Amino acid sequence: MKQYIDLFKTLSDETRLRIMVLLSEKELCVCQIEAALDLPQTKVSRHLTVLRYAGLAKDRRDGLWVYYSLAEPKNKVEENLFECFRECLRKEKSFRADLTNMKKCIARPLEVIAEMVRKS
Amino acid sequence: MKQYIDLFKTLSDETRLRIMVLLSEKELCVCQIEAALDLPQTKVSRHLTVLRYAGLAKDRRDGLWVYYSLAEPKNKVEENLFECFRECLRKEKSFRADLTNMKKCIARPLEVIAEMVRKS
DNA sequence: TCTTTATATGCGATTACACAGATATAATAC
DNA sequence: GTATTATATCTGTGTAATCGCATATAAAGA
Repeated sequence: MKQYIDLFKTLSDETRLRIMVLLSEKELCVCQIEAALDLPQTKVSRHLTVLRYAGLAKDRRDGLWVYYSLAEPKNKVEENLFECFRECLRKEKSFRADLTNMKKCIARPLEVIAEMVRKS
Repeated sequence: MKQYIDLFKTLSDETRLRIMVLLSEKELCVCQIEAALDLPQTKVSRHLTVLRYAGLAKDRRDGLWVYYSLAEPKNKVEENLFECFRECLRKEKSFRADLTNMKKCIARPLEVIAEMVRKS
């Protein structure tokens, strides 16, 4: 039972839910997430850690850059929810805006994105 | 977006999740829920209020007794989750125990159940 | 009306969480 | 080695959620 409570608790935060919808579109670098959501680095990093700890996201390092993506669903509930992120949530106006912004951001090279978020 | 955050927040509590799984089996009177979960009256009542306020459960009064049941799902995500409650969660050991206990409890008349929980 | 009974709510204490800001870590380049 | 850069973590603080306990409400019966 605890696994499900933790699952819902993890998803019941605005930042984390926004990140999950982004990741359900594609793998992203931390600085890309910061830029897409216009959130400070510590905040994004902390919530990514929570998602990783909950087994909802996984990370992969490539030099200085760390990429996050959705983890494999651990049960039917997660499987269903992941599908909801892809099929339902993304149609929501606010999530749609995040996705649009994300696509605009990732058109630029990582170095440019990183410098942008560093200055803001 | 807020509707989904609230949805997950509502489900991220042990008592509420246990109640939701019970209600996904059948409509239940408050005292039946207290008996099935072996929880104090105020605790059950307060969480039922939260579920009702979140639009996940609805109530129906019949004299002194108040019955709760699942509300109509308001969107695809809720629809999916309600199905998970019926199909997946109930197979979990701990939820299974709740359901078994619930069935044992509701075999007795409401008056007997109410007196039992009153004395405990 | 007064009592009983089932359920709901108000209140204070405790606990859990998110936050900002500062700092630490890890990888790269020099 | 040092400097730089991307990301992670620590620390203190405010806020929100849960709890138990006491009390209030609503319906029914005497």
